[in-house]
Amino acid sequence: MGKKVTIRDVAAAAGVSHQTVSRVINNRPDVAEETRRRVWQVIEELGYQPSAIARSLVSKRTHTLGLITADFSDYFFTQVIVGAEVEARKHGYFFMLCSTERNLADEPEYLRLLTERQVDGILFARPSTEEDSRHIASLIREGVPLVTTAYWLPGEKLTVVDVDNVDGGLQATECLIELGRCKIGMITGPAGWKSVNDRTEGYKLALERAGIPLDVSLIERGDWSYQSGYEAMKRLLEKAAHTTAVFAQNDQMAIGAMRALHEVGRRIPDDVSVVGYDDIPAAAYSQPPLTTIRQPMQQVGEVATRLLIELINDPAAERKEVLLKTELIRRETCSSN
Amino acid sequence: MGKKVTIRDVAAAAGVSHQTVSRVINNRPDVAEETRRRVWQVIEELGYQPSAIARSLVSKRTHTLGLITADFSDYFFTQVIVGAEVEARKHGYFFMLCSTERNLADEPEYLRLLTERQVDGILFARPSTEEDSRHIASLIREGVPLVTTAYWLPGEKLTVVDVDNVDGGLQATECLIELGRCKIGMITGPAGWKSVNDRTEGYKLALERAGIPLDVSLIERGDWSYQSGYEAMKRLLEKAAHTTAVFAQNDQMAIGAMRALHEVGRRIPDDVSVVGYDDIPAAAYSQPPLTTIRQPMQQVGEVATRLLIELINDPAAERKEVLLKTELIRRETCSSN
DNA sequence: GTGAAAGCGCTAACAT
DNA sequence: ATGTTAGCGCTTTCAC
Repeated sequence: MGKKVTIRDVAAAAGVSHQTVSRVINNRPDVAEETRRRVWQVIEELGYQPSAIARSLVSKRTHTLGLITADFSDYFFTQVIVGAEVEARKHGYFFMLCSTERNLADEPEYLRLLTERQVDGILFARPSTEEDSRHIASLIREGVPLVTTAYWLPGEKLTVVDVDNVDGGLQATECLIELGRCKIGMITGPAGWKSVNDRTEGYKLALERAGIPLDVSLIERGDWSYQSGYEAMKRLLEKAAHTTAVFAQNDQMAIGAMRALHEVGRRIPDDVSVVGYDDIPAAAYSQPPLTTIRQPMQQVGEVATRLLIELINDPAAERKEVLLKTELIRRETCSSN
Repeated sequence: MGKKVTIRDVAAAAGVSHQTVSRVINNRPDVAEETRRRVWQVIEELGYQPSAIARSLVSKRTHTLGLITADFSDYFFTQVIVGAEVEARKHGYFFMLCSTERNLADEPEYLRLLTERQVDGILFARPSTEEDSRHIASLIREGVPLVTTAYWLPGEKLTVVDVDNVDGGLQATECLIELGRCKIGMITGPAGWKSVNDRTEGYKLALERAGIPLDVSLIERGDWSYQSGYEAMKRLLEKAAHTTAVFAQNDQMAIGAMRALHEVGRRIPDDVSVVGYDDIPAAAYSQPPLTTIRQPMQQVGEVATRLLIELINDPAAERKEVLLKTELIRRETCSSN
């Protein structure tokens, strides 16, 4: 990289003290216009770049945020990251990537490495699970600025940005009810996820409002994958061949379920209506195109990052919970003709 | 975050000099066993964490890598990142995320911010385009360790890890030829991408070997999206209704093309065989399941990161180009029954 | 308006 | 085996 130009090199070349150069690059007022001009010129000529490291050492700010994520195949969180990144950049922050994809057990160690690197705050862009989360609670207690997306920690007051999944589940189910369906199956995500519980609650609420009795034999569990949706639908068809509608808690499972329906010759939407959740790009191109619940994922990342930076600038700021709204996207798996 | 415990606090509490503490945390040999034990104990008690910032300032190494990416919706690069992350962590490195998703024009500025932060090296996980890349060439000239994935810069010697797309295009096309198809259409990605040129070359090579004359009217261009595949297929069907096979240069376009085929009532694979490229998760669940070319994406990220770290440790190391092999995944869009 | 001195938390070099 | 001294490149006092 060649020998680095330092602030003293600039000072010497410009015939001022290094302190004056510091004033110039930090846009401090107390510098003569002429001096300022000359210093900038020398900076250009020498190609001087202030060392962010040295600055951090004295300022105690790294302008770096930790980004904890679990799974890059998950459309939701990938989109959250996109939104987060844009917002971070806007404020002069960078994200340090920290994916626990392979094993969640490493997370405490990664968090240690992150704080060792003095990140100014940490954004959790991964789902809450039922695993041990004491290390997160202890981060909170240490006062590390922390914001989560879709991660809920019972008993802790923390800032979390999420989507209103109860309402999303409600919208999805109501759409099926409006079509006149009563035997409405559901394929849920895995146990222990808050989003699963919430979407399920929305489903029940919709049934209740419509006066349709809850039939738990119409509920099957998947693990978000295409394959699990396929298998869950198979089970559902065995137990309840009369099912006329399905709400799958994500699009991948919905598409898997559609495969199972095709296999047994049930026509979509004529015989069975289907609703998914997420609005992944593939949803618009499934056969037939999938009706689904769109979540403002990028906005989740954006808002979360903004709140995180607010928290960094004001550690005493109130912890708040933000819920963003979902939107029903009507496509052919729910058309009524 | 409370007042930070420093190396001197530990030294005082343990009754040694701060230098001895430094020796202990760096596992240097010249420390008495007894002293070492005592120091570690104090470190535990005080919850001391060495400041990575201060270390970087003196060592000139941040153990941080820049990660340039363009598009988180692109399955290929997302998977590259997953592989890269795992490998980086293995060597004690973190990635600083730098997505140019919104506008590529900001890239030079981001690179500046990255070098200002003293990243030890930079990984480009984005495709090469025909846009101006002088800023990258100048990085190389400055001697910044740099590795790219699927990014080729004519005239520069740089380390690049990629997939053998000529062979991939060949495999895809040969699979269609084996089925006895001769009117083999192709939907390419956008102009200016090396992967597009290479896959196209593989397609032509396969036709040539089979003695099938090249018919350029069977080639249509897309932009990687489902929609563009759909539209390209529509055009293809108009110009050449006799098309009996299609090679789409990615799975999204392949699935879009299948939609177009369904619409005009052409059966897959009975009337038309289809091959995609990427093996995205949705490929196995398209209707019918899509034959495609699988690329070792995570391995690309892994190898690229390993080479980058090698380059950091030995800046004089030779720049090399690594090509990884693709694999044909046979599914129903190409079955011959 | 500008400079000199001190120090952020650590490691490297040279004592002892 | 351990301590002392001197920086790394910058910002923050506090003089002038």
